[in-house]
Amino acid sequence: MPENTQQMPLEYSISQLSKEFDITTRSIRHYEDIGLLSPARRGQTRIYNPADRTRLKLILRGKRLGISLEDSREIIDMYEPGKNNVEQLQKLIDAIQQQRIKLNLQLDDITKLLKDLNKAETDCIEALKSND
Amino acid sequence: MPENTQQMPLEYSISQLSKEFDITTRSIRHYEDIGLLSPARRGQTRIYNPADRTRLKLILRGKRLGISLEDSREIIDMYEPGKNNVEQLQKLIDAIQQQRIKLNLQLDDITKLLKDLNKAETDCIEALKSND
DNA sequence: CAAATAGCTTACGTTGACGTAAGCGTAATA
DNA sequence: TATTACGCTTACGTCAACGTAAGCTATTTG
Repeated sequence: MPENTQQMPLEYSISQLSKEFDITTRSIRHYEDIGLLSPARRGQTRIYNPADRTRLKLILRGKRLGISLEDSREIIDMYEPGKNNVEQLQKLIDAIQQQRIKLNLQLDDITKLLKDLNKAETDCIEALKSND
Repeated sequence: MPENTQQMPLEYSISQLSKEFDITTRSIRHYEDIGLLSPARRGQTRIYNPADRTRLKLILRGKRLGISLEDSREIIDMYEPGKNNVEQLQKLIDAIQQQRIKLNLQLDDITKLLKDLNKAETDCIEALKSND
């Protein structure tokens, strides 16, 4: 019995990823150009592993939040604390604090915008009612 | 008795706004160039009223959320439902729905990122502890 | 086996969101 | 009254984040 309990692919082609995340292959290559991804190669062809895929996911999440690719690099690198000397780690913690502050501000903005949208909507509905 | 109960200025100069929001006057003029603001003029000089200021605030809030100026225009216009025919209003409500969906996705992204940051931080702190 | 499909590199083009410089007018101030 | 501060317009420059085109393999498919 082969027990084919394989849920997740172990590797991905560039076009697989581009389809999955609905972006162009050009974008993915661009992220590599600026050092955000560094997939393995089979000959010339790029081979992405699950970790690469995760990095891409993080990049795109950052994009949705209006984070620049450059800043995304910093954030993503926080998850992989390579060199663990005290100074480095302290810098990381500080950076994390900074990010947290920014995100909380953004959270604030969003709740405000959502409130505004609610009001705009009820205004619309009111206007529709009084329109017959 | 003059009763000077004036809390908020009735008008603002471009540099006042630029200082208040910590942006350049160039940016403010740029927003006007693309039709996001249209302040009154006294001679050549731009005079901004509280409504203009509010629009500017909304633009900047949008920016913090990674919303393009073009999209911001749409959103902002939602708050000023000028032409109240049924079709227009329905379109507005639809647009509001769309925005709400986007914002909720963004909210999701943020909470995920915050979680990640928390984990990254505790990892850091752990690493620091085991480092002596 | 021709042609479609997927991948690659190199390189110039484009778009959004301003930056920056030049050159000018007006008003307050030392 | 000179210069500093603020305002204006016009216009070219810049940077990030890709788009797009050209020209080249390698493989799969009708």
